[in-house]
Amino acid sequence: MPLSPTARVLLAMIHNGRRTGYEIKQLVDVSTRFFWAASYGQIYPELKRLEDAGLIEGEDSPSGGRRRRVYSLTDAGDAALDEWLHSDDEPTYEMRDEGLLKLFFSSDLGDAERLALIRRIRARHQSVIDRLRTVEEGAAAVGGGPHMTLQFGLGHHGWVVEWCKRQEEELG
Amino acid sequence: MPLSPTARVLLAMIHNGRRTGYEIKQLVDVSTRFFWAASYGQIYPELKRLEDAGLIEGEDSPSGGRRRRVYSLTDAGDAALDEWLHSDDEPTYEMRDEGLLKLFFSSDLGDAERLALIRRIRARHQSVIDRLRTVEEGAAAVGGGPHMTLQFGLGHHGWVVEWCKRQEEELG
DNA sequence: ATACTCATGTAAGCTGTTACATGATTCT
DNA sequence: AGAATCATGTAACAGCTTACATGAGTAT
Repeated sequence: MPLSPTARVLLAMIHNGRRTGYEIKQLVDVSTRFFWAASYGQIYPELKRLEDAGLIEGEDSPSGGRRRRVYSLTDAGDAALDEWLHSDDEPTYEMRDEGLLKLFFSSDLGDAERLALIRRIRARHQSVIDRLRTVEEGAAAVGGGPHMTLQFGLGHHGWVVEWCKRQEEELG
Repeated sequence: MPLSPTARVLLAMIHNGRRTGYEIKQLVDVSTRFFWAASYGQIYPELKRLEDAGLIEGEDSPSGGRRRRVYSLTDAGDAALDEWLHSDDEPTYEMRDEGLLKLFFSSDLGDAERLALIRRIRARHQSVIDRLRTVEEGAAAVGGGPHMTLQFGLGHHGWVVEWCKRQEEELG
């Protein structure tokens, strides 16, 4: 049985020490979300499925009267995670960028509107950079994968911002 | 009634002179697909919905005994397309990159495996570049939006390839 | 008191992919 | 004759988002 896309993140996050659905979501939101998002509506049902499938084990561990369920990997879960990480399958790569789509169809737009569109694209990517910077120190301290992907994000969105600037100069 | 994501592409493609579902799919596959894909399973049903909604008009126009339905924009469709292109709403931007996800979780991998992973990421982006190059002349001839987005794609994927090379050097 | 954070979940709906089915025409 | 291309569609399923619902603890 192959792991669903969300299952992979969950296994890896649990392996990483994030033991509750809530904690996983918190970390996703400040780390992977720009290349791999996840919502509660997906996380909680999937945790159940993984437990039913015997890949993780949950234990109720309320903090005070607040319910809380912590998960850990079973041997099967550990093996599944390993298999995924080492597998040589073509990794999925998808993107949907409405800004570029509009740009593609911008022939009927005036220069001013095309310029506004590009500025908007740039602002979007700049805001991602701004957010990434807020977690830069933490990622640097952790090093390894998280730091590499953060640097990738900074560089990638930085490149887009520069591209936009060049286009703006040519148009303005 | 707001346009569905696929509806936008269809209206714009029809406005652009692509009159059948088949033709639209052909053009998508060599142009927008790297930032906005579409499958037949989405295109044909959506064309019907758009016709029911009065945004496009279809006419049977078989070529020989081969059935074929050509569409054109109604005034309402033209207005809807214009509204979308000029609207200042936050454009959707989504991406899912399993390669980066693995990289994020690569702390338990050895250097050799991390290197293999990065090579794989690079190969993926290189293959996109190779494909884009095959349509470069056509896009240059058309100019405007298609040419801009193609240049964007070339630059963007080129940046990723260079980033990968730098990482490979550091690891190898 | 009130708002915010911790914490878990469900239901409806939207969007999309994949695989399948069909049939005509054109190219080799 | 057989393969590729033109052309249209459906059904099943997968995956995700959004909005909603609930409730306890903590900070202002």
